[in-house]
Amino acid sequence: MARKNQDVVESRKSPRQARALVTVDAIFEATARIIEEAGTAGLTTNHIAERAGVSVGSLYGYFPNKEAILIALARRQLDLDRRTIGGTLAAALASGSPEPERPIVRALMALHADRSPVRRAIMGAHIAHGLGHEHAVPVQDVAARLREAGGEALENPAALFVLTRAVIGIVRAAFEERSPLFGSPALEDELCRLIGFYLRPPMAGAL
Amino acid sequence: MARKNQDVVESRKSPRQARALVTVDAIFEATARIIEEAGTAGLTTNHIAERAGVSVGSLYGYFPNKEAILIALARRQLDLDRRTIGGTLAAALASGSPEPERPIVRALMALHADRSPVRRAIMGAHIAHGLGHEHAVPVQDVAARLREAGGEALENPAALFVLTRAVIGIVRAAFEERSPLFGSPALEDELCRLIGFYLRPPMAGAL
Amino acid sequence: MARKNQDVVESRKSPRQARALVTVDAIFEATARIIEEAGTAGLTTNHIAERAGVSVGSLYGYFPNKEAILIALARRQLDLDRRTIGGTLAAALASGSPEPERPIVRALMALHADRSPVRRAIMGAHIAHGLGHEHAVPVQDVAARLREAGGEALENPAALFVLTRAVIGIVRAAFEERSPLFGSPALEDELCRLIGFYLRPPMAGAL
Amino acid sequence: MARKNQDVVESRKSPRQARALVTVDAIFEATARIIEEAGTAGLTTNHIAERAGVSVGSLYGYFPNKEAILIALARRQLDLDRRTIGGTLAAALASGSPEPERPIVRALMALHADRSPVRRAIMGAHIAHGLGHEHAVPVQDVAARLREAGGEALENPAALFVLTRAVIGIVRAAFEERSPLFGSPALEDELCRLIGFYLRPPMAGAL
DNA sequence: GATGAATGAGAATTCATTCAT
DNA sequence: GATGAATGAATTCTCATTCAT
Repeated sequence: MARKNQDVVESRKSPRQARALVTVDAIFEATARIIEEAGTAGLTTNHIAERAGVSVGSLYGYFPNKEAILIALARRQLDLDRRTIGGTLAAALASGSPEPERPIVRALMALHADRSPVRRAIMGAHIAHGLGHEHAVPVQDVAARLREAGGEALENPAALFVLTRAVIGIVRAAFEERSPLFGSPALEDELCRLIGFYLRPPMAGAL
Repeated sequence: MARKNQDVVESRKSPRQARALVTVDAIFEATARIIEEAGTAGLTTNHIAERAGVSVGSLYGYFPNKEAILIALARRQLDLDRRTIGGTLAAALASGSPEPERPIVRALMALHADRSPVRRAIMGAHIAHGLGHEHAVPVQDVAARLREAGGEALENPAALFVLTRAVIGIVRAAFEERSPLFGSPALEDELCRLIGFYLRPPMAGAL
Repeated sequence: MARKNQDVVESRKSPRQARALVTVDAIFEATARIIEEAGTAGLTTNHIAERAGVSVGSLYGYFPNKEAILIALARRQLDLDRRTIGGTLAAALASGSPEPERPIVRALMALHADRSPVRRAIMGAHIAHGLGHEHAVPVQDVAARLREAGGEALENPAALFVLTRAVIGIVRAAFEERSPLFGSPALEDELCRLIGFYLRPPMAGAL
Repeated sequence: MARKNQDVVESRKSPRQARALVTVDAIFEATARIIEEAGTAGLTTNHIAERAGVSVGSLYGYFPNKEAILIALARRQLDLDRRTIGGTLAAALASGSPEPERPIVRALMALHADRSPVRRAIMGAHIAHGLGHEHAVPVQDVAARLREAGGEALENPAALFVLTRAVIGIVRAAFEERSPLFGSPALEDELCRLIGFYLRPPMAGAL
């Protein structure tokens, strides 16, 4: 008999020990590879375990069910996104660049370009489980720092929302639609123009 | 397991006859209702058929497989979106409103608010099948007409892409994240400000 | 994924058609044979289906789960018991035998002796599902008829309960304990003596 | 799957030490509680161990497999039954009661009423392992003592068998069927009447 | 064109048991 | 003696799809 057993969001063992971390990583990597090679359709817990060099039983020791793996993977990726973009922004601000959004846009594109099918699959699962709001975190993080760095225009929550969701919406659309614009300088320029509109509002000087 | 047999994108019978249209509609409605009540997990072809008052066999006379139903449903919705928004725009332009984007934004929000889980599910399937580019069609349509109506700023394809994807990205995010901003005047204002930036660029007056 | 789906007690398709009856019978027979050969441990739905010459899917079309098969089998057996014993009693009464309980006792023993492991297994499942009360039906039936045939001593419900449960308890114990007394004339005599005590109370003559 | 390794009937460590006894008791208690709360379905060795505050490994130090726990529990209960009923009988005989069976019947009912689901489960396992004959021990014990105390009618093994199995059969039926008669004075009276028939045969005086 | 019983590969998940530490 | 992470064979059950009627 087989039943769903638990919450999809929490993992079971707290992977405190080094071995556990290695195992979890192996599971993540196996999952990613299988998606790359066979798509979500070919993704079964037995395959994942086999590929990760673990027994299914162990896999279920770390994750309550298949979906939980996808979600954990999505979160890990989102966290990586956040750190990558955070680092990029820090560097841009440190260098005193007049257009700190440009490296951010590039980093965002790069992150989406990498292992696209995997990203699509895990983010899909993530959204399907009602966790869509976590998607904006990395960009939101950046926006918060930009605001501190002088963008009072972003103090309005609606403006912040619009800017952040516009940016990820555009990048994701370009990536999901496999648009020829994806990664192009033209798109990059336009995105920077949009962001600039929020960071350095044209009216600011006029007022 | 029974094998997939055909293209997911095309339907089988061209539903010329009234009866066929009724059947297809019953299938669509049954699908939507099941998603509302039980989520995508509870969606099986047998349930759909039963609920639609048709035999499974008949269902397979109209759609080559389950996914095709979802995709057809998504397309039907997208087409409805396009017509709704098109009508809204036509009315706005006819009334000579100085801010034709506002009713569009409202219509867009209203469309997303209706039967949200169903929309989420069918659009998810639509994207998963690589049809994400069709998502922008309704907004793209509007943009094209606005351009004709004087927005030369939209002649740049990248600008058009950015504007359209920003708008749907924002609306979708608000809706998927169940944001409290969804439907609020503040968000509406911000969205209009963003669109205004593209339709009536600030530099235009300065030049 | 696999979940329990329904009530254990009801079957799915109402086996109206001849084919369905044949299939259900094949499933019953296969189940019995597997229990005989491999015990309850070897009883899997896949084995049953294979042995019955049906697909697992079909099996699940007739029964919601494995337990339901066992329970249906138990009930079928109980019904057979009832009819067998009823017939035996009718014959005994018709023949004007002064000791109509003796053929009943014999029939009861015979019923238990036949395919013992199967009976043990299905009755076990039956009890485990809280259906133990149905076990007394065949004997209760007999008691009711004996009462009509003159046993006013059985009008007391407690007396009826005690007599019927004593009889099945004894037969079942002999059978479950694999007692050497099972089927012996000595046990038969004692059982008849016990029943006689209820049907023809010793005080009756004294009063 | 891990294989069965040993005899189901014997335990491993002879729990000579106090600590071992405590552990075994904890295991028994955990098992009982889990059955009470979740039924036999929820009974897993891992749960038992966790609940008993022992590691699974330790559990397997005390019992060769899961079934052995159930069987040991059944035997412990049966032994408790025997001692309880024995004590009751001793008291009844000592008091010179003319109807020593009545307190026995009451004690038997009380024993069955306590933790019924647990009793059902462990006795089921006990029977399933072909140990059904041990079930009669407590009552058999009583019968032996009654015989010594003057019941020459019980010298016939078949009569002894019939009486003992009738009694436990009736009590068990009342309890398993959740009969409204269970524990009622009416049933108690009838049971005593039945036993009296064996202990003090009506013909005895006549002869 | 419609029906719906039958199919069966395959998926998720469990859990008794082991054994290195 | 105790621990508990790891094992993995085995089981139940689903459901998209077909096709004989």
